Amino acid sequence: MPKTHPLQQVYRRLFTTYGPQHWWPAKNRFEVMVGAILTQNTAWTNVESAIANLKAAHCLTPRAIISLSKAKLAKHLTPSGYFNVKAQRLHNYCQWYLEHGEYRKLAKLDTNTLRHALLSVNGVGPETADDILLYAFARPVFVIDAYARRLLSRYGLIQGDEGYETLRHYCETNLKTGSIDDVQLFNEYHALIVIHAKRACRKKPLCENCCLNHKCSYNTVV
DNA sequence: ACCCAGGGTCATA
DNA sequence: TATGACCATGGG
Repeated sequence: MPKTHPLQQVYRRLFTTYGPQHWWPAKNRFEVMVGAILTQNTAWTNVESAIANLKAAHCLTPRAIISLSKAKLAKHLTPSGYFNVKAQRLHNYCQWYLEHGEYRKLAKLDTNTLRHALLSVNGVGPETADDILLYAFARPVFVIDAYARRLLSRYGLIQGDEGYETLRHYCETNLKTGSIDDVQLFNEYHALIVIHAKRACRKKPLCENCCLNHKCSYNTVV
C-alpha cells in the first residue's frame, strides 16, 4: 500500500466535492486552441462571447481566421479584452497550425517536441501550450495557472513563486502513474481547480478549509 | 469607483 | 534573471 501524496489527497477532495467536469468547454479541438489563447488573463464569460462572434461570422476555422484582416479579427475579439494583442496571437497560431499540417500531422510528434513547437509561436506561453497539449492533444501534462499556485501554496505544498517548469515537474512526477489514465487525471485536476476557484467562498465544505478567493485568509494544510 | 480575471511579450537593469 | 509596463473588456 503506497502512501498517497498530498497532491492526490487534494485531488480526491476536489473530485468528491465537485464530481467529474469532463473539460475543456468547447465543441472541437480547434475551439479548444482558440479558447486557450483568448482566455489569457481573462474571464471565461468574456471569451465565450468572443467565440460566439467568431462562430456567428463563420470564422471558427484556422483558414478563415488568417484570411481576416487584423482589424476585423480584433473586432470579433472585442469582448475578450486585449483584442489587438489577441488578434495578432490568434493569427500567429493559425498560421503556424496550418503550416504544420494541423492536428493530423502535429499529433504525430512526441509530447516534448510538440510542446516546444507550440512555444515557438509568439503569443503561446507555457500555460497556453499546456492547455492545448492536454485538452486538444490529450497529452499528460499538468497545467499550472494562477489558481493552481494559489491552491497549492495555501495547502502549504509549494512556496508559490517557483518557476513554471519547476511546479509542472513537481505535480507531474508526484501524480503520474505511467498509464494513459494520467491524461484523464490531469484533465480533471485542472478543471476541478478552476471550478473550485469559481465556487470558492460560496460552497461548503471545501471553502471553509481552503478558499481560493484572494481576499479570503483561510489557509489550511491537508 | 475599484478590483480582478483560467498570461505573455517586450524593454530595461 | 528579474522586475515592470503594457495590453482592455465585463462582472462583482
